[in-house]
Amino acid sequence: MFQQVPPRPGLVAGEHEVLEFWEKSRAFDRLREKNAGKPKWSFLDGPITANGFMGVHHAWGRTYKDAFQRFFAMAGHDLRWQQGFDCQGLWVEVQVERDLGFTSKRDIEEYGIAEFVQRCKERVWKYSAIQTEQSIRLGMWSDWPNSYFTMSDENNYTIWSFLKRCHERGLVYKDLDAMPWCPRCGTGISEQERKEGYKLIEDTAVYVRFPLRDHPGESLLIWTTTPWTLPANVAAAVNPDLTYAKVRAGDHIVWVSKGSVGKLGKGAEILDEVPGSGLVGRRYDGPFDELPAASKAVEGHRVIAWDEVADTEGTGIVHIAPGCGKEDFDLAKLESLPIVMPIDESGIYFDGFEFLTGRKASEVADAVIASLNGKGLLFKTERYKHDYPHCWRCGTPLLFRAVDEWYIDMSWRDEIKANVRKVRWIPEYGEDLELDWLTNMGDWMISKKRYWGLALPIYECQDHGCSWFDVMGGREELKERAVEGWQEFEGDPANPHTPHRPWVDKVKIRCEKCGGTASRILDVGNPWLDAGIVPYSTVHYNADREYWSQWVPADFVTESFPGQFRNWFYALLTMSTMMEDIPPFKTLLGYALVRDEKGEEMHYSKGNSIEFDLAADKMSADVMRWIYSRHNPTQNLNFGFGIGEQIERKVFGTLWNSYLFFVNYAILDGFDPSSAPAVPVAERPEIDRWILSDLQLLVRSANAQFRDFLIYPFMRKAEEFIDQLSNWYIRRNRQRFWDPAGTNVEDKAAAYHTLYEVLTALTRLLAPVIPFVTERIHGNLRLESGPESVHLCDYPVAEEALIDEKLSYQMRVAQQVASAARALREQAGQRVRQPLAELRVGTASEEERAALEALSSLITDELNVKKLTVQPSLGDLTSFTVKPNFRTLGAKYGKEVQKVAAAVREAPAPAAQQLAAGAPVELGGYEVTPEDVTVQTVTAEGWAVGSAGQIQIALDTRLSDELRKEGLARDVVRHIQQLRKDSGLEISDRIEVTYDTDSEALTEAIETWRGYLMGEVQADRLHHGEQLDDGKVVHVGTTALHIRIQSK
RNA sequence: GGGGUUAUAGCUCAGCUGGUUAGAGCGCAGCACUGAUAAUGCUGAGGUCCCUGGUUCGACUCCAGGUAACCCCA
Repeated sequence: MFQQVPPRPGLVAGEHEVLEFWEKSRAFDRLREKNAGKPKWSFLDGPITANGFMGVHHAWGRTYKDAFQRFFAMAGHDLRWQQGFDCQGLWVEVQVERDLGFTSKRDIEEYGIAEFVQRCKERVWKYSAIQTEQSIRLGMWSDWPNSYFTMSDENNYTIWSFLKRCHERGLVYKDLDAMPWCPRCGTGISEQERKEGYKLIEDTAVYVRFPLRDHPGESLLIWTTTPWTLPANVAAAVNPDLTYAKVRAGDHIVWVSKGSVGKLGKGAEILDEVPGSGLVGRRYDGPFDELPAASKAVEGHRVIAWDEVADTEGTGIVHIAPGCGKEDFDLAKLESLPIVMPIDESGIYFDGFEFLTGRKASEVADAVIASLNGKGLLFKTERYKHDYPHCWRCGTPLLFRAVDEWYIDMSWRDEIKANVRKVRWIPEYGEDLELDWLTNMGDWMISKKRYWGLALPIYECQDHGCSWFDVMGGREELKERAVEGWQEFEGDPANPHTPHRPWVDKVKIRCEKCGGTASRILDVGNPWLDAGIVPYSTVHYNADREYWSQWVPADFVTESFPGQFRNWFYALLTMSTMMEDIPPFKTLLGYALVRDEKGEEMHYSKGNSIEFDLAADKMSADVMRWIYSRHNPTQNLNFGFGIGEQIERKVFGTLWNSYLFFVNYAILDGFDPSSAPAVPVAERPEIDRWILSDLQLLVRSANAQFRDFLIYPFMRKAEEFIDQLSNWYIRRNRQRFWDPAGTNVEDKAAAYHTLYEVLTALTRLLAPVIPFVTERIHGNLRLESGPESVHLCDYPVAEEALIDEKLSYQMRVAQQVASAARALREQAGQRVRQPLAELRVGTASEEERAALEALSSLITDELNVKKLTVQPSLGDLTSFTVKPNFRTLGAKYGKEVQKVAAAVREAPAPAAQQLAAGAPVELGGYEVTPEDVTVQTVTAEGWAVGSAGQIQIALDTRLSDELRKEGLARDVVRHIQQLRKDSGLEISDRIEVTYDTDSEALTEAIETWRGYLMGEVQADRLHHGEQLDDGKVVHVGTTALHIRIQSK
């Protein structure tokens, strides 16, 4: 019936077998066929960036995704089973450039955009294939051939339609923005990227005079480390709250902050002091007003207020060049200042800067200084060390540029917020984070001056002075309106070009304002547009609206929380609000970050990151999945091989051993679940009904928690259950399975059926989380008539009739008493193998009494005592102290509780005795019942006493000769069993035992218990022999025993 | 500056709707159990449950204020 099971689970090897089995048996396809047409459950996968190998952090999310999908499939739902890849964006470009050895946009242009874009596509294909393999290794089930790619035509054109809707509402616009810029790569650098590239460098810093127009002879003195920005000077900023000083320094009279006077050298003399606010509005002459390109700033040069100005660096007066700095640019907007933009993409001065024109900004410091010196404006120079941002890719110092970018006006944010509120956020604070982001975010910058990405469908008129533009809503519209370049864009009609650069750039349309020709802006789109449109593009919104409406809003999405509020979640909600004004999903589960075992961030450079493949092959996918699933998603997860070993040992080892135990004995006994006589649950012993009841409680928890999308409490309960199954149910019932004499066939059948039912149900219950090992166990335990794969089974539903809360409670009481009694044995120095006469338990509670009496034999067996006596109190044995139980007293007496408590503590001995005996007493005028107090036993002669909660327990530690002998006999059994084991005997092998000892007591014990002894060790003969030379000497207590066993 | 999260044993974390003896795992020491288990159990040491105030008979838990760390935004 059952196949022999290896003693260790061999998880990793087993997983590879299961993968083959799935492949061969078409298990996944059969699941889809089985569920086709059933109620839908819609999951929307957040695309994984197809730009590298999967990390263990990806595996966390993918475990959730797979576990929930498997659960809802087992629970009888039809699913789409689609997952996707994020394909377009700078991250792919950067890797391709690196592979090709490129360092600048010029390299790409020389290589050819078409070729470059092709390389990007190839990289995506390569890594999406790798990630698919890795996901399969993790056990993820998906319709892999039908995975979506955000670079697909469908995805890109659906974004076009989104942008068209935005444009129809007048929300698309172009504006200048200042950003860090790498002149070598010719691209803007995001804030995030910028943070990665700081380096300490030394520059020439200059002090420059800006002569005040209405105070001849006086100048503002400014300080800057970037002389190249001075030709773009527009204003000078002071802190209105700082004090500024008019200082005579050498031949000049200059204004600086009072705190900077020391920097002017010896002999500086303060002539006057005013607050910064007193300087605001003064006009001055700029340092390069003679340059034609700087002319538009000339009239505007004035002092402005800025409270960020400090005087720890420089002079307390800051040179403002809005075309060359982020803060400067923002100030210019605020103060309506003109903007002078001195340099182009490559960091080279535009026309109109005369001696600077055509030169690189990074190389003109000396020329600028010479010019200033010639004009008498240079006050002094100094060498200055500072942290300066560099390009994280090529190491070039960054410049700041003001650039035209395209935006979506987000003034309609309240519409999005309304949809945010319709979503269930797990954890709940996610909603606040998203709303907070929506409140504070600026307009959405959607353009990037790069090559590989969504071709923004914005067509702008190129004719001089015409600012007309329009947005194309799709391929058809573009085709209709194209006036040239369509053929080139389409290429081979049988295999047309994708809507990517450079081909799409060929198409031109007619300007509806001036009749000229409008071209596509060359920018590509923000990649979050690509991912945000997924609920529309991948669910056939354009092709089949009816189908779409059946699957959207999705029931569930899950992604890592950090970052996604302004990325994927934001894009999803924004785009869906614009498209249909609905939330695209109903429930969102966010999870935190994966850290290393010590809680530190994983980094390749730190050497503490773990590759997915290594983790899967070392600790197994199931163990990984267990680690992820048992974790509270809001907390960062510390992942490593140590925790993996723990889980493998504690959970998988225990589960496997329980399974192994069952199969070993089932084979030995020929137990066949399909033919063995059924034993109705009601007729099985308490312990069977107990484990079945607890199983149903676990089933109930699993269903509730999967549907609530928070499974870690279920996982913890499952761990507890597996422990109880192995270390209580099986341990306590071993004898029932090992019954070679066949004394109680019915009872043995009950035990087999019970354990079989528990193992098969547990297997199905855990299948969504650990699909591999459950598949293997199912494969061996399943009935011929049942599904071949565990994943084709129905998910268990709690059989309420089997739930026996009372029995669960009773078992808990029994376990508590057993545990406390073991502690007493420990204290008394009496090993469990030594039988004791009596365990006496005192409890006033009717429920506890019933529990102990019902499970009496279980307790006496477990504790190896001859008798369990349950009394209302141990009054005749011990004395007591009583303590108040606030839970009941508080409810009864409220404010009076402290007085009652005092009365209880001071209760006289007879009253305590009475309470311990289970009778109410009156203390200090209050009625106190036994439930209101905790009784603690104090002393007893010849007994070890203690308590378990409210229950008093006492263990008789006095040993009679009979007990002593029995204890010795059990020691001997134990030793012989060990010898059997060491000799490699099978459980069923028969033996012959010869022994010898000097101890009369031991001999007597052995002879008294010879029948028992021979039965236990499968001995056909047991006899005394003299001077054994080939046996083994063991020690029973302090006496030596010589034993020889012979196999027959 | 605004928003969010977290704070419990040496470390990593549980702890539902308030109940006076706050738990687990790892680690350390000792003991026990075992013919499924290189498994496991028990015992011991280790805690001002971040601080202050409030509500309450009673606060790790609820409320207010503060501190620190991290994250997001500015």
